Amino acid sequence: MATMKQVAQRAGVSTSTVSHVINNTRAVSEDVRTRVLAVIDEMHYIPSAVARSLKNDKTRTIGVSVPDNTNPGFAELLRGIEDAAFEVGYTIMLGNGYEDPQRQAAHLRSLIEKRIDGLVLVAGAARDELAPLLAAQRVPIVLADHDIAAVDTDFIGLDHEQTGYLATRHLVELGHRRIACIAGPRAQPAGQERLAGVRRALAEAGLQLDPAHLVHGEPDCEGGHDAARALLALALPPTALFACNDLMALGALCAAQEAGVAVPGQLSVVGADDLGMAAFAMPRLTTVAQPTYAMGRRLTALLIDRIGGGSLPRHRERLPGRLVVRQSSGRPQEHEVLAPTGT
Amino acid sequence: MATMKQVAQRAGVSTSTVSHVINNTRAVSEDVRTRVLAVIDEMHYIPSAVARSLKNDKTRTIGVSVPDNTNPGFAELLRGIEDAAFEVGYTIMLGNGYEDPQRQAAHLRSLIEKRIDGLVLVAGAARDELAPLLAAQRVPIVLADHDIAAVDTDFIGLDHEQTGYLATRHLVELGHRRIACIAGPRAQPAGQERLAGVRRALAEAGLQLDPAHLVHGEPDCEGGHDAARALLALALPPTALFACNDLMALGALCAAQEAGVAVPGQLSVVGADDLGMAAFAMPRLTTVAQPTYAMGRRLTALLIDRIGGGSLPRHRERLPGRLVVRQSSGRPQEHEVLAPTGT
DNA sequence: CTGTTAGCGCCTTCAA
DNA sequence: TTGAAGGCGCTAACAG
Repeated sequence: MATMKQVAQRAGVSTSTVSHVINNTRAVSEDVRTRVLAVIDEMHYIPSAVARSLKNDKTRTIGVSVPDNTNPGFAELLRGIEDAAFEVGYTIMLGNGYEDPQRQAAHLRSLIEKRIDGLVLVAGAARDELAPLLAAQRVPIVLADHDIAAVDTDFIGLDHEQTGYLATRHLVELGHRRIACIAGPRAQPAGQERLAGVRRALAEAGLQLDPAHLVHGEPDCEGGHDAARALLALALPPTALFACNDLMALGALCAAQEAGVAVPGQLSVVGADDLGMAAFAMPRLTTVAQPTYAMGRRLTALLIDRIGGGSLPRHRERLPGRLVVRQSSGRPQEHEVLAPTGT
Repeated sequence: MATMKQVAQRAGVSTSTVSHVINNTRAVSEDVRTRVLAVIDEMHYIPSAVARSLKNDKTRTIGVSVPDNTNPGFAELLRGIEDAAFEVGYTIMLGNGYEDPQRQAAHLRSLIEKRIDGLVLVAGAARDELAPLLAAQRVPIVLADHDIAAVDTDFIGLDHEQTGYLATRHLVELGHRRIACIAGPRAQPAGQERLAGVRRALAEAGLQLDPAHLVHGEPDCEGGHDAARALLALALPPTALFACNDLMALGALCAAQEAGVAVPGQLSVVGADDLGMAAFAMPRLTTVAQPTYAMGRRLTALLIDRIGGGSLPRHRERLPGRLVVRQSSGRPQEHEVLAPTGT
């Protein structure tokens, strides 16, 4: 790979002149400039960011650590981060943590060795173990969606509590009273928060969550499927259910169909996330859309500001979800039969 | 951030000694070693990979360029790459190209500036524009899934032709004769290859693809939905269809249901990819699973070998898909009625 | 307008 | 078993 020195020699100038034409950092005669540019072109010279970084102490690279880039939510987040970073000339280093503190720590360590300018961290369930490692560094960090109490950094997350609330209130307003919740793994904080929202909406209606109506499962189709099957097998099954994410909701839809339970006739189903395919489920899924992509962009903007030395007060924000009513939710059948309201 | 020099001073040794204890690269007395280690620990010293890279001319970083990390297929691929890279101590720099030659080129350029040791490139449709840029560099490259004729590099892809063939042969064997194909955008080479497989299977059965039975669309649920709707509105609609990916197949399932067409009774549907949710579609989707994750791993292994100077002959390979028969495909109804075969 | 020079943090001969 | 010193490719004073 050609170096600046070689370019300088070939063009008959000093390296500093080459450097200056590249960076437009001081006046260079038109004559020299074109000559240098020509040599750069003919030698296919591309400056070394690593040498530059050593000099400047800046890499224009940010690290991104997510639990699993394959999860649609994290994928969207990642895309938002990458887009925003690209626009300001930053590159992204990605690592999957798989909720494994060991792996996350190892990844983090190598990011720090590589001197990333900043880090977007989705800590997942393994957050507390990471705190000490993080605290010891002075790399700007923004936390995405999972707060870490022990570390004093900026944070932007989704408003999971409100998401659970919106979904449940929708069901309550439809007239449901036996509302179940399919939650993700107990260890996932987001799930707990959504659950809190469910309880709040229920409480407002003078209801409460029947323990038999709360089922935990893996946050994928299969988890949702199995949970819904269990729920539908109850002596007094729910007339509606909120699944903590769309994948689980899709699984629930499948289980309902298998059990011969009509949706939304006998069972209303609401998900969360609004994946692209939610609109093409059968029936089309009512869900609470999450601004995941936007979150990625904001996180990045915030991080870049921090990197630039912006010293705003510590930022903490939760972005609201938005209820998208489609066809998987409706009025409870028995309710209509027993007491046909209005209309 | 602490430097090696500071550590050396504090420990009362030379920087070369510190370097050697860190890298285990020559004998150091036990006394000195523990002292140095203690200082490293207390100063939270973490060596700078950028300085090291400048010296070695190696970054232990590989670039990954995909069209869109949000697409489930690329997400799986990316995960495979990241896993394999992590295991051998490499970090990944990710960029989305969005099938935009400009953006891909810009991204590539910054990866080269950052002196990645190698590149995994999913060129997408914009492949030809990239060839010159690539050819001028001597960075090891492995091409994933999209070959670039003009560049002489290793290549590992999916066997799209065989995928289309397997899906279609399955339908033919079931007794279908009016088989339609929902293809992705014309510009996508993978789609063309799958189509070729469809034609081969049809030809073997003495059939051919009715032009009216070939519909192109965006490779997502909506594209599949709209395409299927058009197909079902035909005077003589197909009895089976192969959608070039699961998302499109899911959309097709939705369209069929809306049109009151029973699956698989009146219409068999086969997809490709085997996304997690394919098994929970209604009916559960027959599809051709793709070894995408494995592809990512192999690509990475190959790349690392190239980086290490391995000079095997140019590698070219297409990984086969695997037909997964579930419930969305069955014998054609009319066929059974007109000429109930055997059984 | 242009060149010389001194590092950035690390590794690695070469000496001791 | 340890240290001194040069250099990786680039930038940024400082001189001219």
